[in-house]
Amino acid sequence: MDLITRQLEDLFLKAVQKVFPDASCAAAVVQFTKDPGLGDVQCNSAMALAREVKDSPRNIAGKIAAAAQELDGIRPLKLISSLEIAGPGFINMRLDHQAVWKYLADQNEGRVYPSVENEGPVVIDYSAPNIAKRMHIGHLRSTIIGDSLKRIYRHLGYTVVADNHVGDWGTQFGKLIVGYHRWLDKTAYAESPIEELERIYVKFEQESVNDETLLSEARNELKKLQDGDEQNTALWHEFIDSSMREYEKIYSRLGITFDTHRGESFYHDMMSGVIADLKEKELLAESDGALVVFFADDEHLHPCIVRKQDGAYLYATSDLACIKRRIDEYHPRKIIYVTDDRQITHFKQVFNIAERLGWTVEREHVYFGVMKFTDGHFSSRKGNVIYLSHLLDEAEKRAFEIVTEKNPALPEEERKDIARVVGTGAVKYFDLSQNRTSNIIFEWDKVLSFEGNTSPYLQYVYARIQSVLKKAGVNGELPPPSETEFTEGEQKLVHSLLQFSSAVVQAAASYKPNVIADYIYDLSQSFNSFYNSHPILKEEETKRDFRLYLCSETARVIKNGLELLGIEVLERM
RNA sequence: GCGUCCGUAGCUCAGCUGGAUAGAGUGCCGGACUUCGAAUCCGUGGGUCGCAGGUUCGAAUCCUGCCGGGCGCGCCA
Repeated sequence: MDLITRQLEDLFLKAVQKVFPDASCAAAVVQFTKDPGLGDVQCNSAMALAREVKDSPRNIAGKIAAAAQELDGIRPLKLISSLEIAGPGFINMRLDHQAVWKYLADQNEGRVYPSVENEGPVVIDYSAPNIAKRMHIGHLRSTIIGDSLKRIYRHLGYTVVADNHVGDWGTQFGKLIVGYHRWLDKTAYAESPIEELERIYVKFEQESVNDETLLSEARNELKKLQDGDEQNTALWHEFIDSSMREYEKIYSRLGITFDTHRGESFYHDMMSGVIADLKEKELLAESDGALVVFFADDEHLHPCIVRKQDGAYLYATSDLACIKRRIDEYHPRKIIYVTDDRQITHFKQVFNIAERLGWTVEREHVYFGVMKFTDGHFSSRKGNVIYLSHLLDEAEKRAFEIVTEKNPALPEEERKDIARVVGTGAVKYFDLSQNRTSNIIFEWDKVLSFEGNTSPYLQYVYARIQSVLKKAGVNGELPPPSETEFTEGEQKLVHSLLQFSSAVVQAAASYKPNVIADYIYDLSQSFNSFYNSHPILKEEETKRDFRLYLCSETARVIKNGLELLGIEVLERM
């Protein structure tokens, strides 16, 4: 099975080859029409062929269309019910109803995607908070986008390894250990470990300005840690464990899980091996006592340091070790890194070096624009930090107020659950509905808005449909309808329903969850428009069943689509 | 300077594997609930798609140059 437009592309390619066997045209493009009034799908090959074939596009379109229709007629399931030439040479088609109902059912079961049975897993590297620091809105995009990509690739049939590349190694640990011994408030630490670790870290930075012995003390503690000192290693583990417990609270609220939590420390022992490999391939050079890798001029990349003067390794070295390890362990189909766009150069360097080392695997740096405030850039140093826990609290609080206002009769317990689903959904959708490559501006009013193009709008459609289906006594799947006359609103809704899988495929290919968000929003708008102008329950049976079927299909697609964004739906809200 | 992303309605943004009159949200104004959930819908107004060339039957979309803004650029991650 394949997307319906792909099936039609096959058909039209054969038609073109039949009518114009000598034409060099290698592909026929079939796409959904923008305006469902014109038809369900269109093929635009005729215009492209006009010059080569020396005929008018409309004549060519007529010939291709006739051939395609003939070929379609001998298939077990006919796809095209009617067809016409329009404008300069567009071939507009209406799809056969039986084919449509079958396709919608196949879509719901995920049966319309090409098989990926023989392909390896997709490794996705995302979230990556830094130990001993609370997660703030700067961590939102990687976490949310990464989680959505994981869901999308799983939906397409891939095995996914979701890896949280935690920042659990580096110079901050020497400082933390010093601070821990000197200034730790045990009560505060027990209550909120990361907050207290942040406090002693900041205090260290302040104190060390006037007390240089602190810095050498920190270096000493770091050295001890790196050499395996028992006490420092225990402390290091403690910092990681307490931090991870805090992150887990956030992940749990967001419904996010990982398969592995391999931080930088996991690759520490493999660093010297990377250097040895680089040396063997003669890629290493020495520069001011550091080991670096140079690049060809046309790469426009500055040299990459892989080992510092003092012998310590860096981020690039760690990422190289990580690539090697993943290839050896998983034989992945591809590796996806989800980080902000400030790391574009870093990954270009790392990928280039890995290539030259012969560590070949398809890899993609899925970068996104940073989240910043209306006035100026996001910065944790300026004190304008919004922690994720605070953001989620506010979103849920706001959602609780609204659900209480709209539906005061619901039990408080249920209203709380609704507030959680609506609140976290709104936060996720705010992020996922925007093109990831643009910077996004954080505005409380926008993030906490529950009207217009927001997730509560989508969840509302779902809940309202559930209410209608319940009143109609529908439970479970509805049989394909027998109605054959569509109103404009019904036509538009069907047209939108057909495009779900195409949106998923496009989102996966471009690593852009906002394609799915856009799609669900479009579907929801079509539904709301339909709903407001089409009575359902009081219609005669055929029409009533058809409209109930449309309701049911819409709800299923919204549920499936939102699941790919990591957003839950509700029976009522 | 080199690299990279962005520039579309007052504001916030979709659309960018080229396709038919450029779309939403929000804001302004007006209308629709004794009727399937009004967190909704319908209508009005709002545009040199940064600028200039090029490719094409066709360009917001691809290419080149320029203008404006964000970010990155050797021992942080």
